[in-house]
Amino acid sequence: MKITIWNVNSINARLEHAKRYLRESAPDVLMIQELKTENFPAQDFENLGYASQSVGQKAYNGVAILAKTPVETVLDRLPGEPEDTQARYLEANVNGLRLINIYAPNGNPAPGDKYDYKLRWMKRLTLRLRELLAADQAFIIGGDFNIIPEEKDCHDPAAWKEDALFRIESRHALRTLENMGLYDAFRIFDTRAAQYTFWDYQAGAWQRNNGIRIDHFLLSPCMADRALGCAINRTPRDWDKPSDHTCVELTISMNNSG
DNA sequence: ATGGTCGTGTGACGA
Repeated sequence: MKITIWNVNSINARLEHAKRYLRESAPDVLMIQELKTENFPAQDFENLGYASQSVGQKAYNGVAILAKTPVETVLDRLPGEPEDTQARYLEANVNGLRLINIYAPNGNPAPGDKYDYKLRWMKRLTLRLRELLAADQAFIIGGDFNIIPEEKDCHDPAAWKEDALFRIESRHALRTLENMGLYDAFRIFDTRAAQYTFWDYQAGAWQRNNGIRIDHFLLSPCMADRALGCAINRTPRDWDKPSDHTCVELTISMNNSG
């Protein structure tokens, strides 16, 4: 079973890209981040054979889960701050799997209010995932974490040192999730440096491979046992008028014994 | 080289 994450930087601006990806790569599940609309074009995807659930807001944020099988929403907000209405979290059951799609806060400028929000949001995420682990609920969480795990995930670490995506508190928040027993799926299969998922639109970053790895899958232990592969698919980043992110593809065994 | 590029929505702001 193939599951893909992709920050499309506006689903309206990237509708044809998303449809092309589904036709050409035919994933079983596509988890999209940064919809940037409260009107998700569900019918366009239904026409391609994909059911979907989404949580959106005008102009900012927004996440959706698309699948060839029904998508049953479990949670459409990250618990912990009832006054937080930003559309960044969707947890659903799909084909017997618990899937979580996130668009974590960017956090810049740091330090500041936005950075504080990012760290609080990651703390809330930690509490939710700890709850699932305690309940023995297997899960796959994927999306735009807006965190660069290590220096080797960054073309120019010195330039990112004080950035919210690379500051020590952000990296610590991601490491805390790994220390709880979650696995960075990409790193199970690929230990190379300079494997990026995002390249800025500016200064020819894509052409120069000046990128960062910030889109991740984290797997609960028994999901890690079932992981068959995880790779970055750079193809959509080279299409005309692309998103600044490309997609990451995870393959999971549907045999429970691995 | 002290900016550069997108998307939203038509202002700056977020990234």
